[in-house]
Amino acid sequence: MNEKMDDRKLTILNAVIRTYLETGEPVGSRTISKYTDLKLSSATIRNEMSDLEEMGYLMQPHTSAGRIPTDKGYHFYVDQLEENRSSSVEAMNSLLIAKTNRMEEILKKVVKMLALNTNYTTMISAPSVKRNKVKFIQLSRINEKQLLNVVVIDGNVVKNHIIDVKEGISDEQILRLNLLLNTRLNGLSLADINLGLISNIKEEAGDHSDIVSDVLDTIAEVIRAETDENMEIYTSGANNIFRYPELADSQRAAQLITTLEEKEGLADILQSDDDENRGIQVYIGEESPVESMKDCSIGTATYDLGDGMQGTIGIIGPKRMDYEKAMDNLKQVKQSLNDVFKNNSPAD
Amino acid sequence: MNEKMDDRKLTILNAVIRTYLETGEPVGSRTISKYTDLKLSSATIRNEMSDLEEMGYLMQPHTSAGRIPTDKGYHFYVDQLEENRSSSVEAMNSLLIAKTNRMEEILKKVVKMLALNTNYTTMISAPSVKRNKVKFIQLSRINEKQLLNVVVIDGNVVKNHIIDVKEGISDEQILRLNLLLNTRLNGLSLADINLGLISNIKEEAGDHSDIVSDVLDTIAEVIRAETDENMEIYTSGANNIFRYPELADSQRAAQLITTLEEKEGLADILQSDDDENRGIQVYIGEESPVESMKDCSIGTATYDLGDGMQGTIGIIGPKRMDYEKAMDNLKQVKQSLNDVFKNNSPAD
DNA sequence: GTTAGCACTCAATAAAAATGAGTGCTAATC
DNA sequence: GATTAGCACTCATTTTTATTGAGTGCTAAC
Repeated sequence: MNEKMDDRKLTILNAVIRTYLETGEPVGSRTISKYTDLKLSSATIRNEMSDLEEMGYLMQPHTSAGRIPTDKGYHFYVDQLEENRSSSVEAMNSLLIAKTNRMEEILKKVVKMLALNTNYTTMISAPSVKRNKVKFIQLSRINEKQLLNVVVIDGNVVKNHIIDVKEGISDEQILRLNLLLNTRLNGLSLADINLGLISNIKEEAGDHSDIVSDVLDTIAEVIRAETDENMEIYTSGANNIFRYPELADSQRAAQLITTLEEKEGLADILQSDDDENRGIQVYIGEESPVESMKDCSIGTATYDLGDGMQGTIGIIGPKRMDYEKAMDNLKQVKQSLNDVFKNNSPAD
Repeated sequence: MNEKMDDRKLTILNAVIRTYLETGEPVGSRTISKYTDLKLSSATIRNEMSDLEEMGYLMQPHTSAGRIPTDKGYHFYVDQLEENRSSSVEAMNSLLIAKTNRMEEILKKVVKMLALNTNYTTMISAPSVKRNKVKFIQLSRINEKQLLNVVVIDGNVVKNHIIDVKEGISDEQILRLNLLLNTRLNGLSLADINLGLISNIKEEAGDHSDIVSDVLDTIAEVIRAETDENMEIYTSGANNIFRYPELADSQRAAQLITTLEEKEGLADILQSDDDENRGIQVYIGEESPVESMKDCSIGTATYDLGDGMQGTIGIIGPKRMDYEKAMDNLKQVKQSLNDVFKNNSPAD
C-alpha cells in the first residue's frame, strides 16, 4: 500500500504535470506512454499513476478521466524547479526604467511589463522602509492666510500639506517654528515622537501650538502611509485571467477583479514577510492568503533597494501556470530593480 | 406605411422599454397588454409594436421573439426623461467627503460610492484647470548636496522635486534664487514662460543656472500633468459588469477590463467637452467613443469647482441600464462636489 | 515485473423531440 | 374603421436519448 517514490515514478509524475501545464486537460496513461523515453506500456503507467494518486500527488477529476496534479503535486514540481534552475530570461531593459525617476511611474511600468511578459496578472508593492525617520521639515508662507508644510522622510518620500492660519503669523515666527521643529524632530521615527516630546514642543511653540499639531499630523500621516497596512500597490494585466478558462467564469472572475480593484488582502500576500529573504515564494491553490485566489497560484519575490527599503513583486495565474517562466521573470525583475536603484535615489 | 407617433404608441413604447430595462428579456405583446392601464388586447398591441418597429424604435432579436428597444428607442426614452425629471436621490453624505482633504482620496471615495450606489462601473477625472498659473516656488536646503524644490500652481496642486547640486551653494544664494524665481515666475502660465524669459532668468542666476533649468522642468511637468492628455482618472466597480450577462462573457469582459485598467480612451469620454455645460450627457451603444463600450451606455456629468477647475464623472452600464437612477446619481454627485469645494481648497 | 486484452465508466458531443413564448394574418365583432 | 378572438406558424430553449471515445481497473498471460 504505502508506496515509495522511486525514480520512475518521479519521471512519470513530472511528465504528467508538464503535460497538464500545457494542455489544461487531464492526462491519460496512453499519452504518457508515448511522451516519455522509458518505453513502458500504458498499462504500466496506469499502475504507477494509480500509486501516485494514492500518494497524494495526482487525482482524477472524475472516475474515468486522466489524472491532474493535486496542490501537493504542484508543490513537489515547483520545489524541484527551484533547486536546479538557472534563469534564462534576457535582462529587462533597465534603461527604460532608469529614464523616469518617479517611483510611482517606475513601479507602474515594471508591473505592466511583467504582465506583458508573462501573460499573468501582476502586482507590486511600493518599497517601504522599516523604521521611517523624519529627515526634514519646512514651513513656508504661501500667502497671508496659508502656510505650506513639507515633510521629508527617509527614502526621500515627500509629503506636503497646506495649513490655514486664522491669525497672522510673522515671517520671523515661521523661521522660529522651522528651527524648533527641525531641531526637535529630525532623525526621529514615529515611535520616538511621544506625548512628552509633543507637549514639550507645543509649549515652546507658544501661540502657534496648533500649527505644531498640524505638522505632527502630517508626519504621522506620511509615516503611516509608508507602513505595511496601507501599502501602495499597483496591479496590471487583470484582463489576463480571461486567458485561462478555469478562472474566467463570471463568478470567479468577478471576485478576482474585485480583489484586484479594491486591493483587498493583496498586502497580506505582498508583505515582505521574513527578513530571511529566501528568494521566491510560491503559494499554490488553498495556500493563498486570499479567498478569491484559492484557484490560483501566486509567486512573489522581494526586492531590496538598500537602506532597508523593500517591496514585493507578485504574479497571479492559474494553478497550471508556467512556474518556470513565472519564477524566472520574478527573479529577473527583482534583480533589475535592485540594480537600477543601486546608485539612484529617486524622489516621489 | 409611414406611421405617426401618437399618444398610445408612446405609452406602449415606454412600457416596452421600461419592462425591458427590468427584465433584460424581449417583451411580448401579451405582457404589455396586461402591464398597462389602457385595456387593449395583445393583438392590438401587436399591431402597434409592429408600427413602432417600422419606425425604428423597436426590433426583434429573431423572428418570433418579443421586441427590444433599438439605440434610437433608448435615446427617445432618455431624452424624454431628461425633460421632466426631478432628482430624488437623497443627498450624498457630504461630511464623509469633506473629512479628508486630499483630492485624490476624495475622488477615489466619490467614484467608489457612486459605484456602490448604482451597481455600475464608474469613473471620474481629476479636476484640471484650463490655464494653470504658477503660484509659489520654494527652494530649500535638505543637506549639503541636495535642495528641495516645491512648486505650487493654481488649485493648490503641489509638486516637489529633489535637486542634486554638485558644488556647494550658500544659504544666501538660495535666498536670492528664491526671490528671483518668485518675482519672475509667479502668476505666469506655461505659455507665458518663453525662451526669452528663461534665458533672462538664467543670466541673472549666474552660476546656478542649472538649478533654474531644474526648477523650470518641474514647472513644466506639473502643468503638463494637469493637462487633458494625461488626465488622472479613477475608476471603480469594474466587477459590476458581471452583474449584466450581456457584458459578462469573456470576450467582452476582458476588453472592458483592459480598457478600464489601462484607461484607454477614457479621457475621450471624460473630457469636459464644451463649456456649454448642459448637465448630463448620455452615449448609447454605438455612440460610445470607445470601441470596447459599443455594447454599453455611458452617462457623464461635468462638475465645476470654480476657478475654471472642472472634471467629469461617468457611469458605464449595459444599454438597458436604469437611466433614471444613473442620471439622478450623476446629478447628485455633481452637485455635492460643487458644494463641498465651495469654501474649501484642499491640497493634493 | 510487464503487458495485452477486455469490460466498464462517464463526460462530452450530437441528434431528436418537446415546449412555449411570441408573431402575423384573417375573419368576426363592436 | 378600430378592436379582438382564433389559429397556424416560427424559432430559441429545454429536455431527452443516443453515440462516441478517452480513460480506467482488473485479470491472465508472457
